[in-house]
Amino acid sequence: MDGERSMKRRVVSAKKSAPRKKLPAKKKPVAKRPAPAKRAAAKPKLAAEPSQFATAAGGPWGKCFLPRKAGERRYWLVKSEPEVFSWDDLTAATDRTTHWDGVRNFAARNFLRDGMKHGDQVFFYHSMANPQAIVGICEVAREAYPDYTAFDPAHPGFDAESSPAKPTWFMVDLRAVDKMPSPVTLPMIKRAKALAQMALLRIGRLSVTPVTEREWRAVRALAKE
DNA sequence: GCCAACGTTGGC
DNA sequence: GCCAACGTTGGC
Repeated sequence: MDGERSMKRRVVSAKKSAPRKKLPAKKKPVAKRPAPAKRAAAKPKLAAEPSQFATAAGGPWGKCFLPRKAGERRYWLVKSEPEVFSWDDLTAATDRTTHWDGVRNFAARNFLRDGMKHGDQVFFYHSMANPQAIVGICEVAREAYPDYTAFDPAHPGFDAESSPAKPTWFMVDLRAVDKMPSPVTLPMIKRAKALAQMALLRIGRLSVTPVTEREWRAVRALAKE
């Protein structure tokens, strides 16, 4: 345990959203939402099962949950804001390894909890950064286990609905393998035809996404240009 | 700073 | 199950 408290996938806490625009007049007025305290106490929805997610998404991403051939290795991408936890932070960590806490999105959690296996290779992407880019490669050093930062009321990742007996959120351990020879920036990724279907570009703003073997090779080739 | 995209909540 | 409100992500 290294005692760090950072959340790799930062939950921006201080920022307040701007007020919503006025709704068109045709929309009927709706009762006010309950007070935050009441909402916080409400039951969360059940998480979608990975198979459901795969079906609903209709894309190729469900494949990352399928059984593997012996020795099959799969590929992933994780995002982190370097101001919160950077590639350099990872390489400076004990054993170049850290627990990847802070994932608080069900789809991302499913990829992390049910998809990631020991030895899988993972791109490390800097978001909210200049440049926004894949900057390194790490690997899954430990498969999913409960994200204990969700149990700590003092931690920004606290979630009262998650308990040690029935954890909602999970983390893996990631170990730095190699820095990219050069950063593969978001514009480079967007320009590359081979990467047009990449989950990074296609599904929401997930902090954990699958990468196909073809995409993996394409990104690595971009770093060598 | 802006805002599109998307997830979640919860009244109905 | 629908959908308005609202919160967050994260590129621009």
